[in-house]
Amino acid sequence: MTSGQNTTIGLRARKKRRTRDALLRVALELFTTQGYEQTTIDEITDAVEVSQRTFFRYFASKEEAAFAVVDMVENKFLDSLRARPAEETPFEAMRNAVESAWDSVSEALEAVVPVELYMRTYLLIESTPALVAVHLRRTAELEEEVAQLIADREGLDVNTDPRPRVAVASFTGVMRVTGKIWGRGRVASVEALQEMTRAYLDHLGPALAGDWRTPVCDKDRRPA
Amino acid sequence: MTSGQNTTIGLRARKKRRTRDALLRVALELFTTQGYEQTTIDEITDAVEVSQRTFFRYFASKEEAAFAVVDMVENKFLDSLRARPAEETPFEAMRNAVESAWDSVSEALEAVVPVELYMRTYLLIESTPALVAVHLRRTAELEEEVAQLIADREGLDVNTDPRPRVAVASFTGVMRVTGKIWGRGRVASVEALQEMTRAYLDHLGPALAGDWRTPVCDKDRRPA
DNA sequence: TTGTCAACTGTCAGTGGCTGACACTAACGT
DNA sequence: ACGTTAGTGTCAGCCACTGACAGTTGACAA
Repeated sequence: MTSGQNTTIGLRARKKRRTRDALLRVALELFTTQGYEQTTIDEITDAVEVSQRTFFRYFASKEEAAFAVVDMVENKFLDSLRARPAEETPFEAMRNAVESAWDSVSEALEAVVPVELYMRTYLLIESTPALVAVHLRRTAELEEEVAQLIADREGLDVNTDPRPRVAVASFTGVMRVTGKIWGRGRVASVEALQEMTRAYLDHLGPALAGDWRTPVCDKDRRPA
Repeated sequence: MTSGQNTTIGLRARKKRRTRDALLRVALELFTTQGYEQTTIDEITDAVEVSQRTFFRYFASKEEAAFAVVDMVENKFLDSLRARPAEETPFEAMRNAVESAWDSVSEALEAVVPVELYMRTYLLIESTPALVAVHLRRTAELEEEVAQLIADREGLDVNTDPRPRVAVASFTGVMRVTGKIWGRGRVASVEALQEMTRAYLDHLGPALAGDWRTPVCDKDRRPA
């Protein structure tokens, strides 16, 4: 009765969560202030007062720590996408998934890391060659997963029908460009990014909004 | 008079070339047979009988060795592209650059590394996560460079006119997909790759072949 | 030819990311 | 209250990579 909901989750698990969060916060803080490569694992673990070994029990690598929040956001997006009703077109589904992910993400995020730190981390990734490489690979993997999801929704096969991959590629392409421009700009706020994303996606809409339940390849094309 | 054309290039330079080539050949051979991560620098340098330090004097990193041949091919392509006459359309120029690069590359390549080893290396890169990441980043950088080149040819600005980047992206996209499919296929010969590339690029042609000297976006484009 | 200079290489010592093994402590279930 | 087990620290070590210094060997001029 000394604690609120602490009994639902054990003390052990709570401690774990605390050290992980601390490691993550300190890591991102150091990365974004002194640079990724300039920061050693020892600096991080010294600040949190745990052993280096503990760091690697939570994060498989230094990189993984840098991408931990990004990973979280991406998973929220995937969850949202899976939850979209089947009536929505692929584009609507992806777009709405982004919208609804924004909300659930920002609160789940804030519990671990201030949003502002997440923003700085994103900028760090885009400006650190080693991290750019990893980011591109991760994006490619995410695209593949999303394409598969979209294809399933529409009852298509990713390997025979090019439309899922193409749609996803252009969608994430827009997202990526948005992030880049936002990074270059002055206003690094969440709202600015949200608004910018909406505006850019609006341009993409019409091109992808058609109905997909009818074939389109080669000869069996209709005069849509 | 004991040597043919050895006097044109000093003994020193020749030795350098030899050790570099040896390091590269052994490195790629080991990478492709036992895997990239399973191969240590010591294994390579032991086989060539030089110190580990020497390896890092020739290659800034282990990765750089893995991409040395790819780098060479890309540079040949860029050279070919720069040499294309101004009359050619962007697409023609890129396509012809690829064609003419094939020849100059294969002979320059063979002097250092057997073509077959290059092929295996490419497959290795595509199947090693750490190298995939680097490859994607390198490709992005190459695309940027090519887009800049194309824009210059056409007297455009990459930042205001989206067409150069779009064209390059689709072009390299086709090239990339071709490489992937070729990698999955049975026939891993150069000819197969060449032919496949031609066939795929043929599909892309019409969409990009238009004249670019006339404006198409916004209003403030100049007619020259 | 010889001697000086510069380039190339090896050795050594050290840093930082990362891992396996083992022992210890503390939360957990009974 | 007590055995179990998850989480942690310590230690020893591998591997990629770097700086500093010294030795060797082509290059080039006197």
